[in-house]
Amino acid sequence: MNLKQLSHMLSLSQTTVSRALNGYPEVSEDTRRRVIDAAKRHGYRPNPSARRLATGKAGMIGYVMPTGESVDIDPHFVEFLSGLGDYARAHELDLVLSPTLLDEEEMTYRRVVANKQVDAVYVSSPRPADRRIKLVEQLGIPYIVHGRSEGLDFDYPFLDIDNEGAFHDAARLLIQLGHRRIALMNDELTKTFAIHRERGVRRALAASALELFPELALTATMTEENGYRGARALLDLPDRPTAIICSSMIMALGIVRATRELNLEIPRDLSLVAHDDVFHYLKPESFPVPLTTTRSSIRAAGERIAERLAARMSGLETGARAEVWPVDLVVRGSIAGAPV
Amino acid sequence: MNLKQLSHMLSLSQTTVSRALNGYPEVSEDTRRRVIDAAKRHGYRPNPSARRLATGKAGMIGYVMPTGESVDIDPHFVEFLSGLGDYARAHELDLVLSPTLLDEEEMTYRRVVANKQVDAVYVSSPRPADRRIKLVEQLGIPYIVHGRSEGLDFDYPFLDIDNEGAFHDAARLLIQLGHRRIALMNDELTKTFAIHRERGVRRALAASALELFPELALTATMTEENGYRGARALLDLPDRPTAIICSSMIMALGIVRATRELNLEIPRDLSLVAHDDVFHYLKPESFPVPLTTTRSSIRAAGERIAERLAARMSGLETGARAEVWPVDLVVRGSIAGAPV
DNA sequence: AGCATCTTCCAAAGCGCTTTGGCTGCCTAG
DNA sequence: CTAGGCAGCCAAAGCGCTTTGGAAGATGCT
Repeated sequence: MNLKQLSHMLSLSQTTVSRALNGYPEVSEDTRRRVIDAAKRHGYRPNPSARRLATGKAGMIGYVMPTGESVDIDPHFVEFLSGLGDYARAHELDLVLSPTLLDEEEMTYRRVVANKQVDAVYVSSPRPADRRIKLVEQLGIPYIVHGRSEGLDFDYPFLDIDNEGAFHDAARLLIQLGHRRIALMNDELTKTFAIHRERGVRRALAASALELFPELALTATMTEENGYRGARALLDLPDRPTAIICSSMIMALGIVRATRELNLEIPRDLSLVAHDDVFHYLKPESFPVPLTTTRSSIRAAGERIAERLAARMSGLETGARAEVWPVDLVVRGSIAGAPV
Repeated sequence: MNLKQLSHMLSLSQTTVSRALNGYPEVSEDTRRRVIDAAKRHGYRPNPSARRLATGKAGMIGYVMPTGESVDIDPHFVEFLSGLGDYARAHELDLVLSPTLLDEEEMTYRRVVANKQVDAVYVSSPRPADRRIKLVEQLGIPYIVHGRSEGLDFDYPFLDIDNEGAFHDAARLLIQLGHRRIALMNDELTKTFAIHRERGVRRALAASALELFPELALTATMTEENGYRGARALLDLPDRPTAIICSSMIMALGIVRATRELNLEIPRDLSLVAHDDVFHYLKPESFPVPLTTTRSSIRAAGERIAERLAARMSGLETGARAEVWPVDLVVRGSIAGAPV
């Protein structure tokens, strides 16, 4: 059933039927009702390919997804996707993932935009002065950045959590508990969020005339293995830290393993705070000692980003709207006063 | 730059240019070269929307993705996606995720197919007599099932791992080590792979005149928490199992936690085997006691499925080709002879 | 009554590609 | 020398929608 047939059926022109269906004013309410009714009865659904060709609108949200032998998709991505999906589903949007090699990212963005495959894209885990942001800005496609960049000479719309604030608060709490040697196990500093987190910790330490010692500032991708190795390195130090703040719960698993191996006890010998992106399959309460966390649901962020992307697609949102979410600091059993 | 302009430029008809570019024979090699050359020089790329409208081909692989408040996307999905992406990228295919509520799945499939949004779909984690398989078969869109169904009255193309064999082998090994009370912590039995795994364990037990005791056969979604609870339930039993086979590494985390809490030692008091889908962020070697696993890379499966989908899209693969991958049984420190 | 102004609808022209159905000119076979 | 065949090209008809530029009829106003 296509427009032609439907309009024939109704003895109306395609124009009128199209307008009736798309809510244009130059059609009487009477006809509109008739049309909508008939469309529903016959299960008419405009062919998206045709519509796309005519309008240039795709009705899809895009994500340029880095892949490759040595690229592992972040497990956080599923959570984000869940959120994005929740919104997209409710609004009949589909998601297009365009896989790309890292060094062909720009080409892929250009292709996706030139082909009008999607109406909006989101950019994830930005780096300082992220080229992708400049690129999508130039290309003129609606977009939202999940996270923030720095050192860009223009403003851009983004949604980020207050990483600096969260890690600042975590560090401050530990300091108040008497900790002086606090370690940070962070993601690679190429990502802005990691930089912000470190900044937060440093700020809290500085406020108490303390500092983040270089040997206590570790960075690595967030795997269990790296958590373990990092913790071993830290805990084998002659003057080991009494507290660790860590950027991910998966890493925290490795840290816990290391303490076990060394017969150290949390929180007696070591206080531990981790960031919790809220996974359904791994909860901070499920640690041998329930984990104190800075918590922010990445799924909720996905949902919100989809919402804002939709708003931008339809022109409801414009400009470089910045949105920063506060982060909960949830205290559980994994922290205690510093050992004397 | 579109076809019209390009053909003007070359003083050729659109027909000829189109044919030259698409490798049709009715154009001289001379002209073809000229055309291809000019196309490259001017960076001409056919508009996919137009092409799609004309041909009905989308150049995209689809996945109908269940979402909703209470639906958590499986963390395995990222791994699968990585694999799919690897292949798709190399072949300039994009992926379309169509989020759907569980009870609107059929509608969504119908929509996606009717709209010709994608040229092929894959179906994941099928259940016995899975309606989706029947549906896509009827709809006539190329598809591959990741996993298997049962009790369908027709054959269908799929890629699965030998779950039954893997769990059979794992159980047999434990039996050979003297274990008699072997527990199985499985995913919900609504999924075929879970059924197969249980079947494998039962078969191995039966071969030694043993059985899978009802109180030792647990099912739950694969979270750390469920692993913990299940293990607690098992280990609190008056006559507790001496070995557990478990369907996921994330669950295994919880099991380990439970043993710790009960001051039991792996493998002295309890042998543990888990299935490893190969996550980059959590490895069996990274357990307090390295985990014996049945191993099969879900990422590799994703890549292979993309490859087969592409083959089906272009008619290279047809029919109900079944592909079952063997599963490695990798022995590490988490198993030992049964305690006496 | 006459003119302007809405309201409501329509025919037709795109959007940019593929594909059908020729048409032309040259070569080959009879 | 001619019919037939073939290689190589083209014009035009879709694909199914949106949108432009009217046109007809109804309505309001003087």
